[in-house]
Amino acid sequence: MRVTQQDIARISEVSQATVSRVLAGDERVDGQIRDRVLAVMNTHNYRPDVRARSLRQRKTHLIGLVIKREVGSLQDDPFFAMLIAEVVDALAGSPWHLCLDIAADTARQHSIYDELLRTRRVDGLILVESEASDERILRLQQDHFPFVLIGNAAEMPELHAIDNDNFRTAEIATSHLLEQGYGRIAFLAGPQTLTVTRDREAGYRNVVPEAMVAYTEFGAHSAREAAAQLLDEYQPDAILAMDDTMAMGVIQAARERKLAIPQDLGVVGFNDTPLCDHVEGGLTSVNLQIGNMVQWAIRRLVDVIDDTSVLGGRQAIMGCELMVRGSSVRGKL
Amino acid sequence: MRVTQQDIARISEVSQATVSRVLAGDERVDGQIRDRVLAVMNTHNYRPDVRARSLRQRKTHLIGLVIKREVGSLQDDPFFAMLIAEVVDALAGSPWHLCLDIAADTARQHSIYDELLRTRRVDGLILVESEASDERILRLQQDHFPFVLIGNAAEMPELHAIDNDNFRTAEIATSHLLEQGYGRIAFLAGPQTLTVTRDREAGYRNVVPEAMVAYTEFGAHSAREAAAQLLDEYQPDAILAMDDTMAMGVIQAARERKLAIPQDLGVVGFNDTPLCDHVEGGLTSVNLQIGNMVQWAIRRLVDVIDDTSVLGGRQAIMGCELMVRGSSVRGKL
DNA sequence: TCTGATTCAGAATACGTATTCTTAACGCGA
DNA sequence: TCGCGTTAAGAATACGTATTCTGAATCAGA
Repeated sequence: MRVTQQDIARISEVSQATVSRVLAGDERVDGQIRDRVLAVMNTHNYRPDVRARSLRQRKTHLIGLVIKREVGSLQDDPFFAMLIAEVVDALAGSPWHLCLDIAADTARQHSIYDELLRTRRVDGLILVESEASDERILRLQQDHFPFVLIGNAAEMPELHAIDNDNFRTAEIATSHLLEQGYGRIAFLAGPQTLTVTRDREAGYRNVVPEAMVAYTEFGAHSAREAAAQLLDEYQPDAILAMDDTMAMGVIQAARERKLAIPQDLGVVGFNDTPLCDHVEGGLTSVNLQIGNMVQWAIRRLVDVIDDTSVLGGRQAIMGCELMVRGSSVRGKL
Repeated sequence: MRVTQQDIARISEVSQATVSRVLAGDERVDGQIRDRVLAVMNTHNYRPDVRARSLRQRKTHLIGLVIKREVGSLQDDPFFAMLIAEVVDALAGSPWHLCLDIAADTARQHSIYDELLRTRRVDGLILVESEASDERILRLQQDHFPFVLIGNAAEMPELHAIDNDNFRTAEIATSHLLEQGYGRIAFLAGPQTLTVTRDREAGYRNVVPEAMVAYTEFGAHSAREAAAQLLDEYQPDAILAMDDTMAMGVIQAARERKLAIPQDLGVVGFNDTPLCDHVEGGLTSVNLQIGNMVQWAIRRLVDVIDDTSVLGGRQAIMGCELMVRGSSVRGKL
């Protein structure tokens, strides 16, 4: 049978209220009594019931992470594993826990919204890859539900959000390829509807002499097909891919065509995932400092949950670092 | 402000108890009243508060998934992403949600135990890669806390557990290499303390003419070093690795030595992760049907939570499938 | 010594729900 | 018509905690 504050109180010969105060570290409780209660708690191995606490404090200490992708893509793209790992890491040792949900289809997204928020299962939400136009965001806003975006929200400055400067990162990656002597650089973009895609494309176009762009879905498979088309149509000597997984697709397409990397084709990805090490010579990739972004997001989210008054700016831009590896360097590394 | 059953009751001019009954689909409530209450619920967008419900029902509808690894390894090994994805998938549409924790160090593991179980944050637990000797399992048992193991528990038949026949899977993989004409097959094993390692090693030894074994930590990096040693010491013509990530390490080591795959060295991994597609020609790997295992585990866990009486056997053995790809086939595929 | 402020712990209450207990109404057989 | 079983809804309670309210005791100041 479970031991409650009531039990501790009875044994310690104090009231339940006092036990609660001791637990909270209330200064006003007499030292001797505190010690006695603490001792009893210890010997009886008492732990507060988080369900009761949640109800009373109106706080579950759960943070929801909702990933808007096919469940299967979690395995394909280590980016999401990185993301989850960083969240778990940032939450470790804190009183907060992670509630995870993944779904791409709208219906399921809505039911997640219902389940997680309306029923007050979680205290706040971290949203990834959401577009500002997303209807869910409006609902969250009008419900005054605490949430933080990882991703662009420049057009909605009232939201809490952190992102990279996608224009800049694309510029940096493209410039690097130019400096390495690649002249015909193509951009293998993600879905055209996404802000990330458009921002990166703009950065790319700003640097490149002649633009060659293909839009496609995320994932290695569709990237491979799109890359094949790019290669056949434009004969580029380098491809900048939207992420490492898509870069792997590019490499597969190059392999089919007997194109050597980096001699015949330079390749650069995004996210700096462990995939980079599985490419011979290494895959050059833009490290977006997802760890720092997650830490910022969680710190901010917890602040918002604890107190709706906001300290500091609502949005932040994270720096990035180009990790140069073999796939984009023709000479000696 | 949040709308409660009390509010619905007042507006519908019934008692709160009746509202609760309507919500539960209680047959005894009058059809007319039910319709009225449901209508009010609808217009006022009522959703039950999961915190109150948790307290009252003594059930949070949260399932904990505890992964015993360094947080960082989540990104390196897609196996865990697969695992998580399968859990999320299996839980989708059900009233259950996932609470995720990852930690390798013992102290943190214990604090997770405290946080998740003792405070009753989750209703049950899925444990992965736990050894039967694990002290936590004993504590879970004596607390009668619902949990299911994904992994071997043959020596503790009173536990709920599902696993592959690791002896058999290793036999199958090794036999395949033999059939492909590889004569000197080495086994790149995981930590020697683990049952998985020992079982697979036994299966391997049972088939191979001459055993060559190296033990090492999980992960591509340590696998690469261990593989290098194996190659230098024994000159094997094939290596069976404990998982795909380690197989990637093997491939890196082979690359350094200019060994062609599969001509000079055959490679087989476990788990059939997406990594297999990132190897030129593909990496042969044993598909352990992790999805089926997860589904079994969750079904069983929910059964145990809902009713401690058990239906059917407590343990199950899942089949496997060898996915033959280029890395282990010298001729035409 | 008496009054009023202060301190500290117990009593009481609320959080929102599910369920048991209670009661009122109704139907039916005698 | 009376009595009893049955039904259906309201009243009351409990889940375990945090906190407000209350009251007793102590202390300071006059």
